[in-house]
Amino acid sequence: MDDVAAHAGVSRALVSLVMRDSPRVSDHSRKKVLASANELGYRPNAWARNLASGQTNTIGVMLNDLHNPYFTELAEGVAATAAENGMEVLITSGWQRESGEHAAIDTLLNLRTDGIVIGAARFSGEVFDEVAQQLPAVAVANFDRPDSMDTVCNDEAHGAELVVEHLTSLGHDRIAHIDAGNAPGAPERRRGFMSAMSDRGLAPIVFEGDFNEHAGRDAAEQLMRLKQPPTAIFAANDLSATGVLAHLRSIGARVPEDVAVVGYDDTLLAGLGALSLTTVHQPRQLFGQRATELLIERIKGRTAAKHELIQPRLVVRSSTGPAPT
Amino acid sequence: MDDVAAHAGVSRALVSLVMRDSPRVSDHSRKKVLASANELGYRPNAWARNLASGQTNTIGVMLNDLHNPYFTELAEGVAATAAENGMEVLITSGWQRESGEHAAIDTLLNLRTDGIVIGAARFSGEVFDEVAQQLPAVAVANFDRPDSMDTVCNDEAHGAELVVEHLTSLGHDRIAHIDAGNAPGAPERRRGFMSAMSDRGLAPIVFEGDFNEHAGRDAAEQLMRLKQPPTAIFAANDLSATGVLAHLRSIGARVPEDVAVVGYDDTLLAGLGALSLTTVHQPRQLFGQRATELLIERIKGRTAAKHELIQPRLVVRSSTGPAPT
DNA sequence: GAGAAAATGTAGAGCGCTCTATACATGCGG
DNA sequence: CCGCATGTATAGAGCGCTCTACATTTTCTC
Repeated sequence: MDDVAAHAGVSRALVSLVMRDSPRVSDHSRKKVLASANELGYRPNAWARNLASGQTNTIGVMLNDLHNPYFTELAEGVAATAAENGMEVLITSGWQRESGEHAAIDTLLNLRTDGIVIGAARFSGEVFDEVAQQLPAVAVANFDRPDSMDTVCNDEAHGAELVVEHLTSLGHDRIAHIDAGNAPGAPERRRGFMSAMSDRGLAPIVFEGDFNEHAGRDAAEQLMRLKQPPTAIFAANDLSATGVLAHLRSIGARVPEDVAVVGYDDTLLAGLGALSLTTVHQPRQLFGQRATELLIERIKGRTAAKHELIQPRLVVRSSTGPAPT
Repeated sequence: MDDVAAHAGVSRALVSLVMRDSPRVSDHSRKKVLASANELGYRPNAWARNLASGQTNTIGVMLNDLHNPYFTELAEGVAATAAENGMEVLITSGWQRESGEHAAIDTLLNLRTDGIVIGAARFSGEVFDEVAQQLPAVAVANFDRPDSMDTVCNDEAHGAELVVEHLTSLGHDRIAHIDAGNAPGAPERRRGFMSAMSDRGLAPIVFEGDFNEHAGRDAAEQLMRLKQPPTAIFAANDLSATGVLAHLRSIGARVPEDVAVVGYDDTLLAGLGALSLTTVHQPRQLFGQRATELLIERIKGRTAAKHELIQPRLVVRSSTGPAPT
């Protein structure tokens, strides 16, 4: 910066103003400085800048798992909203391990970004409290609902209810749900399913499963061996639904004529022509957007925690149809 | 840091040594300092640390598209190797837009990370040169092969040859390739296909397509309308192959009895039981690992550029079988 | 037990910026 | 021509660390 100042024949402070786009600089000087900076290949040092200014103009995003489109779309929403507000985004990932998550959060805390968005972390409420104490933070899709920070959640239970509503309106009454144990979001989906079923006077059939294809296939196999197999299967997510489809196909059952199948998440899979899965869409980018907006409110000074619940929407494709008579 | 030093009754320099895990500190002092730091909730400021030390111990990763598993697995490889070497990783993304890529690279350059891994960027060779001039950098899966920086590439042509080899060994001789124009990697796959075919005295049938499902479906439709439809279709990637499968299914053609189908990339899709696609596997994590290793060599002082070509491998599943007689 | 070597601790000068306070022009009304 | 507001530029004190050089203490060797 000193070199640029010398080259342009001005003070270092002026160069600083130009680099920060201050309006307090005359056009003449601005051009001169910019030309010198360009000629010398000068680029401000972010570390020094943030150290001196005490703020980073950056939002940190910690994602549990970069392979999961849920998180990457979330990050995309954050990036878009951050860009609108002139902020930058830095991403770290825990790579599905809890120790990795701790390291990723530590990196962000040491960086003292202006705020942190946490994507479905595995760690306990205490860690959330600790993070919230140090920096403004928002947790997305975390159902422990730490009170210490803002949260943005999907209304999983409502999504499950939409599925039941759709299937019953098609005449189905033997509807089975393959769940995913205590994986994030799964308990809420299960509860939503069970209460929606009992509300309609139907017996909820629930089978244990997981968020993967294999679990879907196994559960489907057991379900179809029942004396009275279900006419509709609501899988834990799209991936598990593809397992269901694979099994049904292998035993020659037609979808949706013999059995209707519903997934959850509306991932790329569900949209494929070869699968064409009815599923529940979550506005994942919107999660990122709202999270960032909440974060910016916090950065600007809000102190009371806010908790937001976002409504999912049913996407009907060709894996569901009228119940067999 | 001053507070911690005062609280522990030592100098600031000693606290610094402890925070950096220096061996030059007695056990006694170390414990005392750590206890004070913990009690006061002290956490070193990364900006100040990196500014003072002139190094960041961090590798920056710029990914064109976080939604593409190719890039996230690449990043995972980088993260694992970086962790082994005690370095941290910060990710930025261009969100599929060229302007986004520039911003993402700028963020990293301003951060002056110790090195940068660039995941399949869209921008021109000049930009690479500029980046390489400022920081040690490695480009992955970029086929313009900037000479100014190290590169790690997949041997796309060889992958295509593996496919042709596999299909001809099954007796196929009317093999069609659906390409993806000039999208990254596509020209090499096309060339590999064409030369492998002519090497075997077979006429290469190439149809224009893209890296998506729709293109696969369209091309398959045209191919199956030919007077002599191909007995095997080699799609541009897995996604485009699912389009082919969807079309074949819709016209009642059996896979693999009537038509064999091959994808490329070995994504999650290919492994699904409902699709079970023969495809070409790329060791994406290995790309990240090699890239990081090259980067660390550079950081340690190597100056000559290295270019590495990584060999793919065929994964045979049930979408291919003997040619119809 | 003296002297050297090793182990441990400290002072203080930066790292490359930002930001407050202040200086210096210029234009204006009276 | 003075005083005042407005528009620009600058000086210089940090920001929170690291790192070199040096001071002090302990341990070792003969």
